[in-house]
Amino acid sequence: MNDQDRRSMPLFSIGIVIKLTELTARQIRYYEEHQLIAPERTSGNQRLFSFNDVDKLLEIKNLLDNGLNIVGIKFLLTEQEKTELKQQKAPDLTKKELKQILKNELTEAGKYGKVSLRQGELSRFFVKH
Amino acid sequence: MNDQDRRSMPLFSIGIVIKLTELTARQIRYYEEHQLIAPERTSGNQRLFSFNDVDKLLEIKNLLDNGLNIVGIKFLLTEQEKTELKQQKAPDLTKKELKQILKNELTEAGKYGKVSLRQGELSRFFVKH
DNA sequence: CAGTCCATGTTAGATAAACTTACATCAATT
DNA sequence: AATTGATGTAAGTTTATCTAACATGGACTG
Repeated sequence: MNDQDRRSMPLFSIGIVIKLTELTARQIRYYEEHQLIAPERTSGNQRLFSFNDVDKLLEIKNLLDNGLNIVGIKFLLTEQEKTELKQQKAPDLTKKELKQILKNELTEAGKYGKVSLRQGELSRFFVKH
Repeated sequence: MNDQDRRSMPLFSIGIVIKLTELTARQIRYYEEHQLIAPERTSGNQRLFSFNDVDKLLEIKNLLDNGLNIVGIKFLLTEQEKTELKQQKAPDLTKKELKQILKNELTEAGKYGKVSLRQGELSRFFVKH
């Protein structure tokens, strides 16, 4: 079992994720509804979140705090996953530009103190790298 | 937050622990009843297990497979915790001897192929050391 | 070999946690 | 003023977990 397996293993009930992220159940379900995350389900249809899911939720929270909307966040997260898959193909310029713009905005926001308490990626604290 | 905090953080419902350890709910509750583990509880009284708890359960499973009984396992776990607290005080001879005997038995069992699939300590796979 | 004990199985009934759906709210846009 | 996006909230249902009690089966013991 490698790191990626560990990070994507369904482990946490929504109750725990609420505590870890300080999001509400409503928020978490809304983000799923809009396909920012896709947690597993138990045989009885209850959500089971992985470290990756929690990481994403923390990132979503940050980005929302910085004024991005769901669509923009979805874009960022998707791009991020592509990058992590190390696909070195020539990226779509439009998307790449958007990504850059969004990242710049976020960075600027940080400079002006809009970034709340650093919501780091949870799994960095738990999963070996 | 340090490693020990992470390892003792209440994260997992009993359903997840059942899958992680391949123990039954009955077994897990029985071990708690006999104070081999002491998982946290939600406000509604449902158990929440930490990495440490899961580690202990895997160890309990191993020791049971090797013929130890609950009392012996409790002894071992207690001793182990003391050791981990780095208490360098002169140990109680009787207990030390028992520990040695039990460990030897376990080792011997291993030699004769009685040790099933190595149920390592879960958190070694998850928590940074 | 009948009786105990230990670890676990099983069942019942109760409670907590989570689910979906629908409607409400409220700030920001249009 | 109307619309939209993100979230709150409530109702009703289903799933997960809880405790308590009794059942079982193998290992030991007198």
